[in-house]
Amino acid sequence: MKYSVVVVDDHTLLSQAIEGMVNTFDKFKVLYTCKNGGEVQDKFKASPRNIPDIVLVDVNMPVMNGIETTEWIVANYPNVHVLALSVEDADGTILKMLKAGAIGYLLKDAQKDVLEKALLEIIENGFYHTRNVTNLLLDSVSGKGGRRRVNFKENELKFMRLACSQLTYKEIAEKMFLSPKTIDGYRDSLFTKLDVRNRVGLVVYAIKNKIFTP
Amino acid sequence: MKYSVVVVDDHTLLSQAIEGMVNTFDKFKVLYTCKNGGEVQDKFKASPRNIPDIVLVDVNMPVMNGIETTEWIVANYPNVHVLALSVEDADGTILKMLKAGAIGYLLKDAQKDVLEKALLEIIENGFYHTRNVTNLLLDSVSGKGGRRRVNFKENELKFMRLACSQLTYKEIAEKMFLSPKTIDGYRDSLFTKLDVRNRVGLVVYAIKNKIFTP
DNA sequence: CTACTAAAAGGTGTTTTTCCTGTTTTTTAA
DNA sequence: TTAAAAAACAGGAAAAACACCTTTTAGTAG
Repeated sequence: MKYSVVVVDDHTLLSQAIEGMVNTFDKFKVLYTCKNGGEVQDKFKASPRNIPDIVLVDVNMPVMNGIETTEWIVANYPNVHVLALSVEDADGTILKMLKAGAIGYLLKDAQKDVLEKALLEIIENGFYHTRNVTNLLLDSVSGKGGRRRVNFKENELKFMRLACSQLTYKEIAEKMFLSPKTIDGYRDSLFTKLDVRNRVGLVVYAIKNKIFTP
Repeated sequence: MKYSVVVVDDHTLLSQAIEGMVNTFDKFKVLYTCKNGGEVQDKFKASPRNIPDIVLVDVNMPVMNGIETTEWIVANYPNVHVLALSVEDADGTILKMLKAGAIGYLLKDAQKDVLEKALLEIIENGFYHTRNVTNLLLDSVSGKGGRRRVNFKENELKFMRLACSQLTYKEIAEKMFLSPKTIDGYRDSLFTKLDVRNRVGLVVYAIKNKIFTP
Protein backbone atom coordinates (compact mmCIF):
# COMPACT_ATOMS: atom_id res chain seq x y z
CA MET A 1 0.00 0.00 0.00
CA LYS A 2 1.40 3.34 -1.07
CA TYR A 3 0.94 6.62 0.74
CA SER A 4 -1.09 9.07 -1.28
CA VAL A 5 0.09 12.55 -2.16
CA VAL A 6 -1.73 15.53 -3.60
CA VAL A 7 0.14 18.37 -5.29
CA VAL A 8 -1.29 21.87 -5.22
CA ASP A 9 0.39 24.35 -7.55
CA ASP A 10 -0.91 26.63 -10.25
CA HIS A 11 2.27 26.13 -12.22
CA THR A 12 1.31 23.06 -14.24
CA LEU A 13 4.80 22.32 -15.45
CA LEU A 14 6.17 22.12 -11.96
CA SER A 15 3.29 20.20 -10.50
CA GLN A 16 3.61 17.62 -13.26
CA ALA A 17 7.31 17.35 -12.66
CA ILE A 18 6.68 16.68 -9.01
CA GLU A 19 3.97 14.20 -9.87
CA GLY A 20 6.41 12.36 -12.08
CA MET A 21 9.01 12.31 -9.35
CA VAL A 22 6.67 11.13 -6.66
CA ASN A 23 5.30 8.33 -8.79
CA THR A 24 8.75 6.84 -9.10
CA PHE A 25 8.98 6.52 -5.31
CA ASP A 26 8.37 3.10 -3.78
CA LYS A 27 6.06 4.19 -1.02
CA PHE A 28 4.25 7.12 -2.59
CA LYS A 29 1.83 7.85 -5.39
CA VAL A 30 0.10 11.02 -6.55
CA LEU A 31 -3.66 10.89 -6.14
CA TYR A 32 -4.34 14.02 -8.16
CA THR A 33 -3.15 17.58 -8.58
CA CYS A 34 -4.91 20.89 -7.97
CA LYS A 35 -4.33 24.36 -9.30
CA ASN A 36 -5.42 26.20 -6.17
CA GLY A 37 -6.94 25.86 -2.74
CA GLY A 38 -10.49 26.00 -3.97
CA GLU A 39 -9.90 22.94 -6.07
CA VAL A 40 -8.52 21.16 -3.03
CA GLN A 41 -11.71 21.87 -1.14
CA ASP A 42 -13.81 20.58 -3.99
CA LYS A 43 -11.82 17.38 -4.35
CA PHE A 44 -11.72 16.71 -0.63
CA LYS A 45 -15.44 17.21 -0.30
CA ALA A 46 -16.21 15.21 -3.40
CA SER A 47 -14.34 12.16 -2.20
CA PRO A 48 -14.25 12.13 1.57
CA ARG A 49 -13.23 8.47 1.54
CA ASN A 50 -10.13 9.23 -0.43
CA ILE A 51 -8.20 11.82 1.53
CA PRO A 52 -4.45 11.94 0.85
CA ASP A 53 -1.81 11.38 3.49
CA ILE A 54 0.33 14.28 2.37
CA VAL A 55 -0.43 17.49 0.51
CA LEU A 56 2.33 19.52 -1.10
CA VAL A 57 1.17 23.12 -1.22
CA ASP A 58 2.69 25.95 -3.18
CA VAL A 59 2.72 29.23 -1.32
CA ASN A 60 2.05 31.55 -4.22
CA MET A 61 -1.22 30.78 -5.87
CA PRO A 62 -4.10 32.84 -7.20
CA VAL A 63 -7.67 32.40 -5.93
CA MET A 64 -6.77 30.78 -2.64
CA ASN A 65 -3.17 30.99 -1.54
CA GLY A 66 -1.02 28.46 0.20
CA ILE A 67 -1.57 29.81 3.66
CA GLU A 68 -5.33 29.80 3.39
CA THR A 69 -5.23 26.39 1.81
CA THR A 70 -3.05 25.03 4.57
CA GLU A 71 -5.29 26.47 7.23
CA TRP A 72 -8.31 24.90 5.65
CA ILE A 73 -6.74 21.48 5.28
CA VAL A 74 -5.36 21.47 8.82
CA ALA A 75 -8.64 22.56 10.30
CA ASN A 76 -10.80 20.21 8.31
CA TYR A 77 -8.55 17.21 7.93
CA PRO A 78 -6.26 17.38 10.92
CA ASN A 79 -4.43 14.21 10.02
CA VAL A 80 -3.31 15.26 6.61
CA HIS A 81 0.31 16.34 6.53
CA VAL A 82 0.87 19.57 4.66
CA LEU A 83 4.31 20.31 3.27
CA ALA A 84 4.87 23.81 1.95
CA LEU A 85 6.57 24.39 -1.37
CA SER A 86 8.07 27.66 -2.48
CA VAL A 87 10.81 29.22 -4.54
CA GLU A 88 11.53 31.91 -2.07
CA ASP A 89 12.71 31.75 1.46
CA ALA A 90 13.21 35.30 2.61
CA ASP A 91 9.93 36.78 3.80
CA GLY A 92 7.38 35.76 6.34
CA THR A 93 5.76 33.02 4.32
CA ILE A 94 7.66 30.24 6.01
CA LEU A 95 6.43 31.39 9.33
CA LYS A 96 2.91 31.85 8.14
CA MET A 97 2.77 28.44 6.55
CA LEU A 98 4.11 26.78 9.68
CA LYS A 99 1.75 28.73 11.84
CA ALA A 100 -1.06 27.69 9.55
CA GLY A 101 -0.13 24.13 10.36
CA ALA A 102 2.29 23.00 7.67
CA ILE A 103 4.67 20.47 9.11
CA GLY A 104 7.57 21.47 6.93
CA TYR A 105 8.91 23.68 4.23
CA LEU A 106 10.63 22.62 1.02
CA LEU A 107 12.27 24.68 -1.67
CA LYS A 108 11.08 24.00 -5.18
CA ASP A 109 14.54 23.42 -6.52
CA ALA A 110 14.93 20.42 -4.23
CA GLN A 111 16.46 17.32 -5.73
CA LYS A 112 14.51 14.16 -6.22
CA ASP A 113 16.18 12.36 -3.34
CA VAL A 114 15.52 15.33 -1.04
CA LEU A 115 11.83 15.18 -1.84
CA GLU A 116 11.65 11.47 -1.17
CA LYS A 117 13.52 11.88 2.08
CA ALA A 118 11.15 14.64 3.11
CA LEU A 119 8.08 12.53 2.39
CA LEU A 120 9.47 9.56 4.27
CA GLU A 121 10.38 11.69 7.23
CA ILE A 122 6.89 13.13 7.32
CA ILE A 123 5.31 9.71 7.39
CA GLU A 124 7.73 8.38 9.95
CA ASN A 125 8.36 11.33 12.23
CA GLY A 126 5.45 13.54 11.47
CA PHE A 127 7.54 16.50 10.40
CA TYR A 128 10.28 17.68 8.10
CA HIS A 129 12.34 20.78 7.96
CA THR A 130 14.99 22.18 5.71
CA ARG A 131 17.99 23.41 7.57
CA ASN A 132 18.01 26.97 6.37
CA VAL A 133 14.92 28.31 8.03
CA THR A 134 15.63 31.49 9.91
CA ASN A 135 14.52 32.79 13.23
CA LEU A 136 11.35 34.31 11.90
CA LEU A 137 9.78 31.65 13.99
CA LEU A 138 10.82 33.45 17.09
CA ASP A 139 8.14 35.96 16.44
CA SER A 140 5.56 33.26 16.61
CA VAL A 141 6.85 31.69 19.76
CA SER A 142 7.32 34.99 21.47
CA GLY A 143 3.92 36.22 20.43
CA LYS A 144 2.47 37.21 23.71
CA GLY A 145 0.88 40.47 22.73
CA GLY A 146 0.01 43.05 25.35
CA ARG A 147 -1.41 41.43 28.41
CA ARG A 148 -3.23 42.80 31.34
CA ARG A 149 -1.48 42.47 34.64
CA VAL A 150 -3.17 39.66 36.47
CA ASN A 151 -1.62 38.29 39.60
CA PHE A 152 -2.97 34.89 40.33
CA LYS A 153 -2.80 33.25 43.67
CA GLU A 154 -1.21 29.85 43.99
CA ASN A 155 -4.57 28.15 44.49
CA GLU A 156 -6.22 29.98 41.65
CA LEU A 157 -3.55 28.68 39.31
CA LYS A 158 -3.84 25.17 40.62
CA PHE A 159 -7.60 25.36 40.20
CA MET A 160 -7.34 26.78 36.71
CA ARG A 161 -5.14 23.93 35.56
CA LEU A 162 -7.49 21.36 37.00
CA ALA A 163 -10.41 23.15 35.40
CA CYS A 164 -8.75 22.44 32.06
CA SER A 165 -8.73 18.73 32.78
CA GLN A 166 -12.31 17.58 32.31
CA LEU A 167 -12.83 17.17 36.04
CA THR A 168 -16.05 18.36 37.63
CA TYR A 169 -15.75 20.99 40.32
CA LYS A 170 -16.53 18.38 42.90
CA GLU A 171 -13.61 16.30 41.72
CA ILE A 172 -11.37 19.33 41.67
CA ALA A 173 -12.38 20.06 45.24
CA GLU A 174 -11.38 16.55 46.25
CA LYS A 175 -8.03 16.85 44.51
CA MET A 176 -7.34 20.13 46.28
CA PHE A 177 -8.67 18.94 49.64
CA LEU A 178 -11.08 21.84 49.77
CA SER A 179 -14.84 22.19 49.98
CA PRO A 180 -16.70 22.35 46.67
CA LYS A 181 -18.01 25.69 47.82
CA THR A 182 -14.52 27.08 48.04
CA ILE A 183 -13.93 25.93 44.50
CA ASP A 184 -17.09 27.77 43.51
CA GLY A 185 -15.53 30.85 45.00
CA TYR A 186 -12.32 30.47 43.03
CA ARG A 187 -14.29 30.01 39.86
CA ASP A 188 -16.52 33.00 40.45
CA SER A 189 -13.66 35.33 41.27
CA LEU A 190 -11.70 34.18 38.26
CA PHE A 191 -14.73 34.72 36.04
CA THR A 192 -14.88 38.29 37.25
CA LYS A 193 -11.15 38.88 37.18
CA LEU A 194 -10.72 37.57 33.67
CA ASP A 195 -14.06 38.79 32.40
CA VAL A 196 -15.24 35.45 31.07
CA ARG A 197 -18.74 34.00 30.99
CA ASN A 198 -18.11 30.40 31.79
CA ARG A 199 -15.61 27.60 32.18
CA VAL A 200 -14.89 27.56 28.46
CA GLY A 201 -13.59 31.10 28.66
CA LEU A 202 -11.42 30.13 31.57
CA VAL A 203 -9.92 27.18 29.73
CA VAL A 204 -9.19 29.19 26.62
CA TYR A 205 -7.57 31.91 28.71
CA ALA A 206 -5.42 29.41 30.58
CA ILE A 207 -4.19 27.84 27.38
CA LYS A 208 -3.58 31.12 25.63
CA ASN A 209 -1.54 32.35 28.57
CA LYS A 210 0.44 29.17 28.99
CA ILE A 211 -1.05 28.54 32.40
CA PHE A 212 -2.23 25.23 31.07
CA THR A 213 -0.52 23.43 28.22
CA PRO A 214 -2.62 20.86 26.37
CA MET B 1 10.17 55.85 36.82
CA LYS B 2 12.58 53.12 35.83
CA TYR B 3 11.68 49.63 34.74
CA SER B 4 12.80 47.03 37.23
CA VAL B 5 15.00 44.10 36.31
CA VAL B 6 15.91 40.97 38.22
CA VAL B 7 18.98 38.92 37.32
CA VAL B 8 19.00 35.18 37.97
CA ASP B 9 22.41 33.53 37.63
CA ASP B 10 24.45 31.35 39.93
CA HIS B 11 27.63 32.88 38.55
CA THR B 12 28.01 35.83 40.90
CA LEU B 13 30.66 37.56 38.89
CA LEU B 14 28.52 37.66 35.80
CA SER B 15 25.34 38.61 37.52
CA GLN B 16 27.11 41.51 39.19
CA ALA B 17 28.55 42.60 35.90
CA ILE B 18 25.11 42.63 34.40
CA GLU B 19 23.72 44.46 37.39
CA GLY B 20 26.38 47.12 36.96
CA MET B 21 25.56 47.46 33.30
CA VAL B 22 21.83 47.66 33.77
CA ASN B 23 22.12 50.28 36.48
CA THR B 24 23.86 52.61 34.05
CA PHE B 25 20.85 52.48 31.74
CA ASP B 26 18.45 55.40 31.80
CA LYS B 27 15.24 53.45 31.94
CA PHE B 28 16.27 50.38 33.91
CA LYS B 29 17.41 49.46 37.37
CA VAL B 30 18.18 46.14 39.02
CA LEU B 31 15.81 45.27 41.85
CA TYR B 32 17.82 42.34 43.14
CA THR B 33 19.69 39.27 41.95
CA CYS B 34 19.07 35.59 42.61
CA LYS B 35 21.30 32.57 42.42
CA ASN B 36 18.62 30.11 41.29
CA GLY B 37 14.97 29.63 40.57
CA GLY B 38 14.09 28.76 44.13
CA GLU B 39 15.36 32.13 45.27
CA VAL B 40 13.19 33.79 42.63
CA GLN B 41 10.13 32.07 44.01
CA ASP B 42 11.00 33.15 47.53
CA LYS B 43 11.56 36.76 46.55
CA PHE B 44 8.44 36.96 44.42
CA LYS B 45 6.31 35.50 47.15
CA ALA B 46 7.91 37.63 49.82
CA SER B 47 7.18 40.87 48.03
CA PRO B 48 4.19 40.45 45.77
CA ARG B 49 3.86 44.21 45.46
CA ASN B 50 7.29 44.52 43.99
CA ILE B 51 7.38 42.27 40.96
CA PRO B 52 9.96 43.16 38.32
CA ASP B 53 9.13 44.02 34.75
CA ILE B 54 11.88 41.89 33.28
CA VAL B 55 13.76 38.87 34.55
CA LEU B 56 17.05 37.82 32.99
CA VAL B 57 17.39 34.08 33.53
CA ASP B 58 20.50 31.99 33.07
CA VAL B 59 19.80 28.63 31.53
CA ASN B 60 22.37 26.60 33.43
CA MET B 61 21.76 26.75 37.13
CA PRO B 62 21.80 24.22 39.93
CA VAL B 63 18.75 23.58 42.15
CA MET B 64 16.19 24.93 39.73
CA ASN B 65 17.27 25.48 36.16
CA GLY B 66 16.39 28.23 33.75
CA ILE B 67 13.62 26.35 32.03
CA GLU B 68 11.82 25.46 35.23
CA THR B 69 12.33 28.96 36.51
CA THR B 70 10.92 30.46 33.33
CA GLU B 71 7.93 28.17 33.43
CA TRP B 72 7.19 29.14 36.97
CA ILE B 73 7.49 32.86 36.35
CA VAL B 74 5.37 32.76 33.22
CA ALA B 75 2.68 30.70 34.87
CA ASN B 76 2.53 32.71 38.07
CA TYR B 77 3.30 36.19 36.84
CA PRO B 78 2.18 36.22 33.25
CA ASN B 79 3.14 39.81 32.68
CA VAL B 80 6.74 39.52 33.64
CA HIS B 81 9.02 39.39 30.63
CA VAL B 82 11.61 36.66 30.85
CA LEU B 83 14.76 36.99 28.77
CA ALA B 84 16.99 33.94 28.63
CA LEU B 85 20.74 34.24 29.10
CA SER B 86 23.25 31.61 28.10
CA VAL B 87 26.75 31.08 26.87
CA GLU B 88 25.79 28.35 24.51
CA ASP B 89 23.53 28.33 21.54
CA ALA B 90 23.79 24.90 20.03
CA ASP B 91 21.45 22.51 21.77
CA GLY B 92 17.76 22.51 22.49
CA THR B 93 17.84 25.00 25.32
CA ILE B 94 16.82 27.94 23.19
CA LEU B 95 13.76 26.11 22.10
CA LYS B 96 12.94 24.93 25.57
CA MET B 97 13.31 28.37 27.05
CA LEU B 98 11.11 29.91 24.40
CA LYS B 99 8.55 27.17 24.78
CA ALA B 100 8.64 27.76 28.49
CA GLY B 101 7.61 31.31 27.76
CA ALA B 102 10.80 33.34 27.51
CA ILE B 103 10.29 36.16 25.06
CA GLY B 104 13.87 36.23 23.87
CA TYR B 105 17.31 34.77 24.07
CA LEU B 106 20.54 36.64 24.68
CA LEU B 107 24.11 35.41 24.63
CA LYS B 108 26.14 36.21 27.70
CA ASP B 109 28.94 37.80 25.73
CA ALA B 110 26.55 40.46 24.50
CA GLN B 111 27.83 44.01 24.52
CA LYS B 112 26.39 46.63 26.79
CA ASP B 113 24.52 48.40 24.02
CA VAL B 114 23.05 45.11 22.85
CA LEU B 115 21.69 44.44 26.31
CA GLU B 116 20.12 47.86 26.56
CA LYS B 117 18.61 47.52 23.13
CA ALA B 118 17.18 44.17 24.09
CA LEU B 119 15.59 45.51 27.26
CA LEU B 120 14.10 48.46 25.44
CA GLU B 121 12.72 46.27 22.73
CA ILE B 122 11.13 44.01 25.29
CA ILE B 123 9.37 46.88 26.98
CA GLU B 124 8.27 48.44 23.72
CA ASN B 125 7.49 45.47 21.54
CA GLY B 126 7.09 42.71 24.03
CA PHE B 127 9.83 40.55 22.56
CA TYR B 128 13.43 40.42 21.52
CA HIS B 129 15.45 38.01 19.53
CA THR B 130 19.04 37.68 18.57
CA ARG B 131 19.51 37.06 14.90
CA ASN B 132 21.44 33.84 15.15
CA VAL B 133 18.77 31.54 16.46
CA THR B 134 18.51 28.45 14.36
CA ASN B 135 15.59 26.48 13.14
CA LEU B 136 15.34 24.37 16.23
CA LEU B 137 12.09 26.20 16.61
CA LEU B 138 10.66 24.35 13.71
CA ASP B 139 10.38 21.32 15.87
CA SER B 140 8.14 23.19 18.19
CA VAL B 141 5.92 24.63 15.52
CA SER B 142 5.68 21.36 13.70
CA GLY B 143 5.02 19.48 16.87
CA LYS B 144 1.88 17.68 15.97
CA GLY B 145 2.76 14.33 17.41
CA GLY B 146 0.92 11.24 16.26
CA ARG B 147 -2.73 11.92 15.79
CA ARG B 148 -5.66 9.68 15.35
CA ARG B 149 -7.46 9.93 12.07
CA VAL B 150 -10.63 11.83 12.71
CA ASN B 151 -12.67 13.07 9.83
CA PHE B 152 -14.94 15.84 10.94
CA LYS B 153 -17.95 16.96 9.06
CA GLU B 154 -18.29 20.56 8.08
CA ASN B 155 -20.94 21.20 10.71
CA GLU B 156 -19.05 19.45 13.44
CA LEU B 157 -16.11 21.75 12.84
CA LYS B 158 -18.29 24.82 12.80
CA PHE B 159 -19.88 23.67 16.02
CA MET B 160 -16.57 22.91 17.67
CA ARG B 161 -15.26 26.38 16.98
CA LEU B 162 -18.38 27.97 18.38
CA ALA B 163 -18.16 25.70 21.40
CA CYS B 164 -14.80 27.33 22.13
CA SER B 165 -16.36 30.77 22.21
CA GLN B 166 -18.22 30.94 25.50
CA LEU B 167 -21.58 30.65 23.79
CA THR B 168 -24.25 28.42 25.27
CA TYR B 169 -25.50 25.59 23.14
CA LYS B 170 -28.72 27.46 22.59
CA GLU B 171 -26.80 30.41 21.21
CA ILE B 172 -24.73 28.12 19.04
CA ALA B 173 -27.93 26.62 17.68
CA GLU B 174 -29.18 30.07 16.76
CA LYS B 175 -25.92 30.97 15.05
CA MET B 176 -26.06 27.80 13.00
CA PHE B 177 -29.78 28.06 12.27
CA LEU B 178 -30.37 24.63 13.73
CA SER B 179 -32.44 23.23 16.55
CA PRO B 180 -30.78 23.04 19.97
CA LYS B 181 -31.45 19.33 19.82
CA THR B 182 -29.34 18.98 16.73
CA ILE B 183 -26.55 20.76 18.53
CA ASP B 184 -26.95 18.32 21.38
CA GLY B 185 -26.46 15.59 18.82
CA TYR B 186 -23.27 17.13 17.47
CA ARG B 187 -21.94 17.49 20.95
CA ASP B 188 -22.78 13.95 21.98
CA SER B 189 -21.28 12.39 18.88
CA LEU B 190 -18.11 14.46 19.23
CA PHE B 191 -17.79 13.44 22.85
CA THR B 192 -17.89 9.84 21.77
CA LYS B 193 -15.69 10.31 18.74
CA LEU B 194 -12.99 12.19 20.63
CA ASP B 195 -13.42 10.29 23.86
CA VAL B 196 -13.91 13.33 26.06
CA ARG B 197 -16.14 13.78 29.08
CA ASN B 198 -17.40 17.27 28.64
CA ARG B 199 -17.12 20.56 26.82
CA VAL B 200 -13.76 21.32 28.43
CA GLY B 201 -12.28 18.27 26.77
CA LEU B 202 -13.71 19.36 23.46
CA VAL B 203 -12.24 22.85 23.75
CA VAL B 204 -8.81 21.58 24.71
CA TYR B 205 -8.89 19.14 21.80
CA ALA B 206 -9.91 21.84 19.36
CA ILE B 207 -7.12 24.13 20.46
CA LYS B 208 -4.50 21.42 20.51
CA ASN B 209 -5.41 20.41 17.00
CA LYS B 210 -5.58 23.92 15.64
CA ILE B 211 -9.26 23.59 14.90
CA PHE B 212 -9.74 26.62 17.11
CA THR B 213 -7.04 29.21 17.66
CA PRO B 214 -7.40 31.34 20.77
C1' DC C 1 -41.41 2.55 -5.50
C1' DT C 2 -39.22 0.70 -1.53
C1' DA C 3 -35.66 0.01 1.73
C1' DC C 4 -31.87 1.89 3.69
C1' DT C 5 -29.18 5.64 5.71
C1' DA C 6 -27.82 9.89 7.71
C1' DA C 7 -29.04 14.29 9.36
C1' DA C 8 -32.14 16.84 12.07
C1' DA C 9 -35.28 17.31 15.67
C1' DG C 10 -37.91 15.95 19.72
C1' DG C 11 -38.84 13.98 24.69
C1' DT C 12 -37.44 13.22 29.34
C1' DG C 13 -34.73 13.08 33.20
C1' DT C 14 -30.27 13.66 35.72
C1' DT C 15 -26.16 16.10 36.79
C1' DT C 16 -23.33 20.01 36.71
C1' DT C 17 -22.65 24.66 36.44
C1' DT C 18 -23.60 29.23 37.48
C1' DC C 19 -25.10 32.94 40.31
C1' DC C 20 -26.91 34.79 44.15
C1' DT C 21 -26.84 35.55 49.12
C1' DG C 22 -24.68 34.97 53.09
C1' DT C 23 -21.46 33.00 57.61
C1' DT C 24 -17.28 31.30 59.77
C1' DT C 25 -12.42 30.92 60.03
C1' DT C 26 -7.81 32.30 59.24
C1' DT C 27 -4.24 35.91 58.08
C1' DT C 28 -2.57 40.20 58.01
C1' DA C 29 -1.61 44.59 59.62
C1' DA C 30 -2.21 48.59 62.66
C1' DT D 1 -4.37 42.67 70.86
C1' DT D 2 -7.69 44.04 67.91
C1' DA D 3 -9.64 45.56 63.66
C1' DA D 4 -9.68 44.69 58.93
C1' DA D 5 -9.00 41.75 55.07
C1' DA D 6 -8.78 37.54 52.85
C1' DA D 7 -9.80 32.73 52.48
C1' DA D 8 -12.84 29.02 53.20
C1' DC D 9 -17.32 27.48 53.45
C1' DA D 10 -22.67 27.19 52.79
C1' DG D 11 -27.77 27.04 51.06
C1' DG D 12 -30.55 27.28 47.50
C1' DA D 13 -32.45 28.54 42.96
C1' DA D 14 -32.14 28.78 38.11
C1' DA D 15 -29.78 27.79 33.97
C1' DA D 16 -26.99 25.03 31.33
C1' DA D 17 -24.91 20.79 30.25
C1' DC D 18 -25.16 15.97 29.74
C1' DA D 19 -27.28 11.25 28.51
C1' DC D 20 -30.21 8.31 26.29
C1' DC D 21 -33.62 7.05 23.32
C1' DT D 22 -37.30 7.95 19.75
C1' DT D 23 -39.27 10.12 15.60
C1' DT D 24 -39.24 12.77 11.45
C1' DT D 25 -37.19 14.18 7.26
C1' DA D 26 -34.57 13.91 3.11
C1' DG D 27 -31.88 11.79 0.09
C1' DT D 28 -30.29 7.73 -2.42
C1' DA D 29 -29.20 3.04 -3.93
C1' DG D 30 -31.48 -1.04 -5.49
